Amino acid sequence: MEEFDSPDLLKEFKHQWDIITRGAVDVLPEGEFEDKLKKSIKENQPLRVKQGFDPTSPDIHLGHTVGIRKLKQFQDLGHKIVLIVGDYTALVGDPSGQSATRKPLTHDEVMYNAETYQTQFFKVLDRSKTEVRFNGEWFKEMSFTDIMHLATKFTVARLLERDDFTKRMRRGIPISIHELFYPLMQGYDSVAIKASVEIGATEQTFNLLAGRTIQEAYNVEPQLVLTMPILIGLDGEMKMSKSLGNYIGIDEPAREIFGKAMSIPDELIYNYFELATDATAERLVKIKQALSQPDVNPMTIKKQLGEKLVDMYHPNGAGKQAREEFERVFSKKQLPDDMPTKTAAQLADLEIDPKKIYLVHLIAKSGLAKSNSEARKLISAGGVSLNGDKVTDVDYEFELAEETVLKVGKRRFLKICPN
RNA sequence: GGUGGGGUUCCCGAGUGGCUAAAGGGAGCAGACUGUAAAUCUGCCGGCGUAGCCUUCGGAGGUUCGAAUCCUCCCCCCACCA
Repeated sequence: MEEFDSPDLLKEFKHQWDIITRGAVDVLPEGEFEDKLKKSIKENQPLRVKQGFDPTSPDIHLGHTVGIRKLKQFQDLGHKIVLIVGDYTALVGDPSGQSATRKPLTHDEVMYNAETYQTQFFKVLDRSKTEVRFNGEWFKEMSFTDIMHLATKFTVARLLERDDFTKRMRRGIPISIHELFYPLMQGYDSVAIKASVEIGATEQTFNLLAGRTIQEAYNVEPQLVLTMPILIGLDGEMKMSKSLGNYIGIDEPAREIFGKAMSIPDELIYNYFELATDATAERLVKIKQALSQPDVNPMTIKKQLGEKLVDMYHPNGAGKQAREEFERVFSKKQLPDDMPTKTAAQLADLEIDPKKIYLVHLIAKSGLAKSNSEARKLISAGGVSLNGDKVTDVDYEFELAEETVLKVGKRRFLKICPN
C-alpha cells in the first residue's frame, strides 16, 4: 500500500475512487487499482485510460456511451483519455459475444465509419483533452515475424476457454484462426499506447485481461481493467447493438430518441437512467422509489427518461419539445410539428405523376415502406391513411389537389403538397 | 488423409422429383386494446402496378418436360478413425 499521509490527498482519492467505481461491475485487480490511483494523485501523473472502438458501423449508440461516459468521468478528474479507433481490428472482427464470424468490412467503409465515430465521440468527450489513435498505426508496420512473436504470448487453450468460442464450437459454428488474434491485437494496442487503465463492457473482460498478459510480455506495466454493465436494447432481451436494430443512436433526431426511449420495457427504465444518463445518485434513489409505487404510472418516469436522453445529445430544451410532440402525436393522435414534405416537383423526380398518384408507389418510393409489396400489405392491413381517412383499396389512385398528409403505421408521416 | 452424418428463407426447424415461395415455431411488421410498456386476439411475413412471371434451400456445373429434392466436383460443420 502506498503511504498516504496527507488528508487532502486521501480526500481526493476517495472522491475519485467513488466516481470511478460508480456503476462499474468489476475493477481488476482491486488492490492494484487503488494503489495506482493513489500514486497517480500523489505524483500528479494522470492515468492513461484507454477504450477501443471498432468502426464497424456508422452509429454510436447508448450502449457505447456507457463506456464513453465513464471515460468522460476520468477525463473530468484530469486523467488522459486515449481512444483507439480499431481500423485494423475492425478488419478482423471482435468475436466477443458473437455467435458467428463477422463479415469483413472494406477499408473504405472502415475509414468512413471512423470519421463519423469521431464526431459522435465528442458529443460526450472533450476533444482537446482526448488522444485519438488508429491501431493501423502500429499494425501496418508489423512483419510476419512480429506477428508470430505476438502469437507466442498466448496459448490456444486460453483463447478457447472463452464462452463465445465454447458456444460456437458446441453449436458447430466455424471459428476462423484470425478471430483468435483479436484479443492479441487488442492487447497489443495497450502495449503500443502504454495504457494504464482499459475500460470495456463485461463481455470484454477476457480481452481486457489479455491486455495485461500481453503488456507484461512486452515489458509494459500491466493495465488495470474496469468493466461496465452491458446495456440491454429496446427489445429488453439482447444487448443493445446496431446489428440487432434495438438501439438508440446518439446522432438520431430528438423525436426518434424520445420515441425509442418510450418503447423500452418498463423494467429497463431504471437501468437506462443508471447507465445511460448522468442522473445523480440522489436522483436515482428517487426514481427507484417512484417506480416501486403502485400509483405511479411508469410512463411518466419513462417520459422523464426520454426527455433526459434527448437533452444529452441535442440543444437544451429539445427534450421538452420532443415530449410535447410525442404527446401530441401519439397520445392525442394529432400530426407532428414538422414532417418530411414532398412537393409535386419532387414527386415527379421519384417518377410519380402528381395528377395520378398510385398510393402503393408513393409509399414505397418515398421510403415509408421497403417495397411495393410491403406497401400493399400495409394498406390491406389498415395501416395507411390519407388526411386521417383510412385507405384499404390496394389500387387506390388520387390526384394531388391540396396539401395531403399520408400516414403509414403509427409513426411514419409524409406531407405532400401541390407546389 | 479416411468413413459416416449434416448445411433450407432473419433465426430455429419440416420438407427427399411436380400439389413447394417451401409446414411449424420464434423474431419482425400492421390492426384491435393500450402508455409507441407488458399481456391478449387478428392479419401479414422474397420481389415485381397482382399478372403471371422473376429470384431463393452452402457454391459451381449436370440429368430431367420439371430439382431444395437425383448426379459430379468444390467449400464448410459434426462424429469416429488416422
